[in-house]
This record gives sequence, structure tokens and C-alpha cells, in this order.
Amino acid sequence: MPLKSKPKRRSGCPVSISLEKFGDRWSLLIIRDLMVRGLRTFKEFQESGEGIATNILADRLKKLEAAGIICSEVEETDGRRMNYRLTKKGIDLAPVMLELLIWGARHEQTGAHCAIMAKMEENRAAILAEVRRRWQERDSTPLIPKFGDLNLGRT
Amino acid sequence: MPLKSKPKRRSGCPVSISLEKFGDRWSLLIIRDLMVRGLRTFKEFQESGEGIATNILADRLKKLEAAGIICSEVEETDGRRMNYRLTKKGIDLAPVMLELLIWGARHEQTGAHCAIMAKMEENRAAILAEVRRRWQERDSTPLIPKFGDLNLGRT
DNA sequence: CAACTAACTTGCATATTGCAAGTGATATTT
DNA sequence: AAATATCACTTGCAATATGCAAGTTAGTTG
Repeated sequence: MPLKSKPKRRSGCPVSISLEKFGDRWSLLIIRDLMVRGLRTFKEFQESGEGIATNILADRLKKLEAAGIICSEVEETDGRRMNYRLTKKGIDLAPVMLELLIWGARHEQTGAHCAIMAKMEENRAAILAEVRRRWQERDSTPLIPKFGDLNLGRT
Repeated sequence: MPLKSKPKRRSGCPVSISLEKFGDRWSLLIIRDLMVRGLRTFKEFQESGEGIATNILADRLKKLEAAGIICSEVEETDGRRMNYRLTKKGIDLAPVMLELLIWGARHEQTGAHCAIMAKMEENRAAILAEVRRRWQERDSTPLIPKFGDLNLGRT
């Protein structure tokens, strides 16, 4: 079981240690889906549009849970379904995610609308507050349904 | 030459696209070293303390340059030496880096001092301004020499 | 010009990923 | 109640990426 088999910490730098937890091609996409798209289940992540393989998805969910970034519980109304959710530690990645989003939208060809991005840069604090509110109230209606289509305040 | 051989974009999401550029275990560490540790050359990165292999380092430098995040030029005083430097696009990753640093320091066992981290959280804007100033003025004295040992304002 | 150094390459063993198919535990349908 | 479907994974295997040690090349120093 290749889970925590490599405890060799590269350095004491917080950036380095953070990257050991979620510095790969997939982890942050799962976190994004939990944070702003309202996805909760294995199947939903799988069909999220990024094309992650099921074995990798299972592995990342396991690692993120081991790292205390997400947690999981069986859905009451359906015993097969697992519901994943960000922990406090996980939702605290919101600022990282937001800055990543802003950088990408500014410097790469993306599917995000300029006007919306401008608004996000102006209102970082408001957006972060909204993300945290949704997390706390378990409000899983998507904040950013796919990409570029933000619903914040009045649409 | 495995450089831009995989142009399959996973989705139009800015986060996803950003991760395609530097979402691996090493790229952000190189960027960190350029941004706050004042490292410039291949050898310095290699001896940076994280233990990156030379082939991987060469590959990442090539990719980051291809992505427009860093640039390189031959040192005038020594023709063998290449000097790497962040571009504007690269220095714009400072907010991502800072949030990554803050998250890691808060949620993981790291070598960072609490008092300093508290200060960083309070003064995000000032720190970012300082990082940008150093970049603009090509001031490469390290802002964070190793880890946990910050020099900001008066020591 | 001989020794040295910086920045890479190369070869090869190992680890990680992607893909397709399969499994087992519920749930739903007939 | 039996058959079928769904969900969350596993497994096997080929392809890719990584880690490590040992070159190679070009420029520099003595």
C-alpha cells in the first residue's frame, strides 16, 4: 500500500511541506471541486471534466484524507455512496486556490471572463468569506459551476 | 525531447491550466528559490537543500522558460554561467507562494517561527510589495535565506 | 595547455500514471 | 426474490516520469 511509504521530508520549508501534501497534478483539482463546484462523490469527481483515472482518484482521496485535508462519511440515504468534504484545514486552502485562479486567468488562455476576474481581484475578501460561509453551512450549490461562470451576489 | 509534447488541455479552468504549468513537486520550489532566496544558477538550485536531480532540474528550467515564467541569460563576467530570473508572469506568482507559505506554516510542522508567520499574515500586502520591489531592482539578497529566518523591515 | 567548473546529457533501475477491465457491496427494478 | 444497475473502488499492465550515477561540452583559471 503506497500511502505514507515515503516519509522523507525534503526540507523544513512550509512551501515544500505543503507541496508534499497536494503538489501534484490532481489533488488541487479535487479540492477545487469540493470548494467551489459543490461536488461530493467519487463519481462526480470522476466526471468532473478533467479526466482523472479512477485509481489515481482513489489514491488522492486516500492521501488527502490521511493529510487531514478532506474527510468522508457514508451517505445516510444510500449506503453505497461516500460523501467527501473539506476539513477546516482543507477550506483554509481557499486563498491559495483563489490566487491560483487569478494568476491563471490573467496569464493563460482560459475559459474565464475578464469582467468576472476583475471583480474577483477587487473582492478577494468577500469571495473568501462566501466560500467559508458555504463550507460552514454545508451549502453545496456550486459557486463556480464549470469555469468562467461565476455566481456571486446578484447575477 | 519531452517538452511540450502533451498539448492535451484538460479543461478551460484557470486552476487546471495553472497546474499544468507548475503543478508538480519541483517547479514551485525553483520559483520560490528565485523569488525569495536570491538563487540564480543551476548549481545553486541543485544545492538548495531539497535534493532535486540534475536531469529533473534541467527539465523544469526548460519547461518554466517555455511557459514564460522564467527567463535566462548568460552571465557577462563568466560565459559558462546561466542566470535565471523570474519574468513578470513569474513574479505574479508571489501571492500564490505567500498563501502556500502561510497555509503550510499554520497547518504543518515546519521550520517557521510563529511570530514571524503572524506578521506575514498581517502584512501580506507589504511583503508582496517588497518581493516585487526586489524583483524590479534585481536585488537578489535573500528575503528568506533558508526557512524560518525572515528578514523583513528591521530584524 | 592542463586542470577546473558550470550546465547540462545519457543510461538505466525504479516509481508513478493512464487505461481497461473486474470486484463487491448496496440499491432498484421486475 | 431474483435479476439488473450503481457506486466506490481494485487490479493488471503498458507507458511515462523520476532518481541516481556517470559522462560530455564549453568556458575559465593557473
